Amino acid sequence: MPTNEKSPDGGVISELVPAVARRESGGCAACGARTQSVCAALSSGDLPAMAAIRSDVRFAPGQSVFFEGDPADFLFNVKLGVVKLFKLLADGRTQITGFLFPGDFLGLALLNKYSYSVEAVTAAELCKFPRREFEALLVRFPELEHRLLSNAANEIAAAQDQMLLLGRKTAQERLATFLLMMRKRATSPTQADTVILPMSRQDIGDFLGLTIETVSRTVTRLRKSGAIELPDPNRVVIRDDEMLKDLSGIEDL
Amino acid sequence: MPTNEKSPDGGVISELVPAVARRESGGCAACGARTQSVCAALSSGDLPAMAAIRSDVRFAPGQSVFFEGDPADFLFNVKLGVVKLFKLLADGRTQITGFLFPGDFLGLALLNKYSYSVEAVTAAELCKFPRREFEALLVRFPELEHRLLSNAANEIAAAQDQMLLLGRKTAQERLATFLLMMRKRATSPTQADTVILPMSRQDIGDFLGLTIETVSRTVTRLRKSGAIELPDPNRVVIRDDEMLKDLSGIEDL
DNA sequence: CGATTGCTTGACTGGGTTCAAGGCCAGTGG
DNA sequence: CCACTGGCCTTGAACCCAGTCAAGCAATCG
Repeated sequence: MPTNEKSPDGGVISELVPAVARRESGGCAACGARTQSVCAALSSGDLPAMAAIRSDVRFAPGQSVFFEGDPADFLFNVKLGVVKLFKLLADGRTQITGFLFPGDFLGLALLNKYSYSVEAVTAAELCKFPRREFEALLVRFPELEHRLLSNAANEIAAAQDQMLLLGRKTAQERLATFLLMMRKRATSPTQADTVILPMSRQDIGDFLGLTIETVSRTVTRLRKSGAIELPDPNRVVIRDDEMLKDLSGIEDL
Repeated sequence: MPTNEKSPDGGVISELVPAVARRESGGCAACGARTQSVCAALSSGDLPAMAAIRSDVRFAPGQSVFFEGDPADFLFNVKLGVVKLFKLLADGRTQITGFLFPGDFLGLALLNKYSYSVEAVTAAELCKFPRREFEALLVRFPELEHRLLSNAANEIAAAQDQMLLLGRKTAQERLATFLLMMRKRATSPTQADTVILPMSRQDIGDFLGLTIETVSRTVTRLRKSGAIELPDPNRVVIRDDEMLKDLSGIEDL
C-alpha cells in the first residue's frame, strides 16, 4: 500500500476536489472546508485559537487514519477527499457505517478509545486536533459545542435511516437509496445528473450489507431498467430519478 | 387503545419499574430517573429552572408518543417503563432503531420535525419539555449541552454497533448480541442471570431485522444448545454467557 | 505482454422468509 | 364451570433472494 506524496487519486476523484487550499500554511481563514464544517461556528476573531492547535495530515487511498480500539487522542475534520468509517467482526466481515466528505467531522468518542476504524477511500487531507486542547476550546466557545451537537443529531438521523435500509430494504432498494444519497454529496461539478462513486464495489457492498456480486448485478439491473446509465464503473448518470425514489422507499431524499 | 390510569403492565414489567416516584408533584429532586439522565448535569440549585418547564405524560402499552413527521415541539426523558423508536416504509415494513429505558433522553431533532416514531412498549411515564424553553436552558447551562453531546456520542456508537449487526450478522449472532445487550439494561432485580424482555417477538424481530418466526426458531435453537433457558417467553435465563459472547461477535459486551 | 486488480456474469446453494397450522393462555360470556 | 375467542408464540414445509463458487473480461501496470 503506497504512502507516497504524489498519490494517485484515480482520475475520477479530482473532480470532487476543489483545487483550492492545497499547500496551506496553518490559517483557518483560507480553508476551503471551513464554511461547511464545525469550524464555521467560530467567528473570524476566534479562529486563531483553533488554528493554534490544528495540523494537517494526508493519506493515500487505502491508508488507515486510525483503528478501532486505538486511544482516541485526536479529532479530525475532512478537508479534501473521502474517508470511510467501518467496524469489523473477528472473521473479517466488514460494515462501513459511513463515508465522510470535505467538511465532515470525525472522532467524537466518549470513551478514550475509538469505537470504529477509519481509512482513506481516495487521497485525503484531514485537519487534526489534539483531543485535550480541542475540549478546552469547547468550554471556551459554547457555539462550537452547540454546532457539534447539531452535527451529532444529523449523524444519528442518518444512522437511523441506514438501520432501516440494512434491516428492511431489498438489494434494489438499497442501491436506489445509496445513489440518491450519493447524489447529494458527490454530484459531478460539470454534469448535474452524474454521480461520482469514489469508492469500490466492495466498499458499496460493505456499506449496504451486500456482496460485491449483488451490488454489481443490481446496478446492472437498474441500468437495464433505464433508471441509470454507467459511462464507467465509477460514474452513474441518473436518468429517471422518479423511478429511483420509488424504489428507494422515498424518505423525501 | 385504552389510556386508563390503572394501565396493565403485563405482570412481568413491574419487575423493571422501581416503585419510587409514583405520584410526583413537579420537583426534579425526588425523580427516580434523575441520577441516570441528562438532568444529572444540573446542580440541585439549578434544578428548579428545569422543573419549571417540565410536565409528566403517561402512556399505555402500544400508545404512540409521537409520529415521524410530527412537528418536533417537545423533548422527553423516560422516567418509567420502556418505549421504542422506529421507522416505517410505505408498505409497513418496520425497523425499530432503539428501545429506551428509564433515564434515556428522547427528541433530539435538528430539523423541526421528528424523523422517527415513538411508541410505548410497556406502561410508561415520560418527563416532557417544550423545545423552545429547553433550548433556552441549554444556553443558560452549558453543562447540560455537554451532557447531551456525550449522550449523542453514545447513541452514535450504539447505532454503529447496530449497523454492524443488521448488515453483517447471522440470525443467531443477532439474538446473542441482543440478549447480552438486554442483560445490561433489563436484568431481573431478583435474579442476576435472568433477563426480562418487555417487548414482543414482533418488536425483537423489527429491531434485529428478522421475522418473528426466525426470532422464535433461533431462540429455540439457543435454548436447545444450552446457552439459555426460557421460564416463559418474556424471561430468559442466561446459562452460558461465554457461548453467547462467542456467538455475538464479542465487541466486549 | 503476461500478471494483477476490479468489475461483471453465470450456475448453484442456503439461510431466512413466507405461508400455514397448531399450542398456550387470559379474558369473556353463556 | 366450561366453551369460545383472540393474541402471542412456536413449529413445519416450501420458496426465494441474496450469498457462494467460479469463470470471464477490461484496464492498468510492471
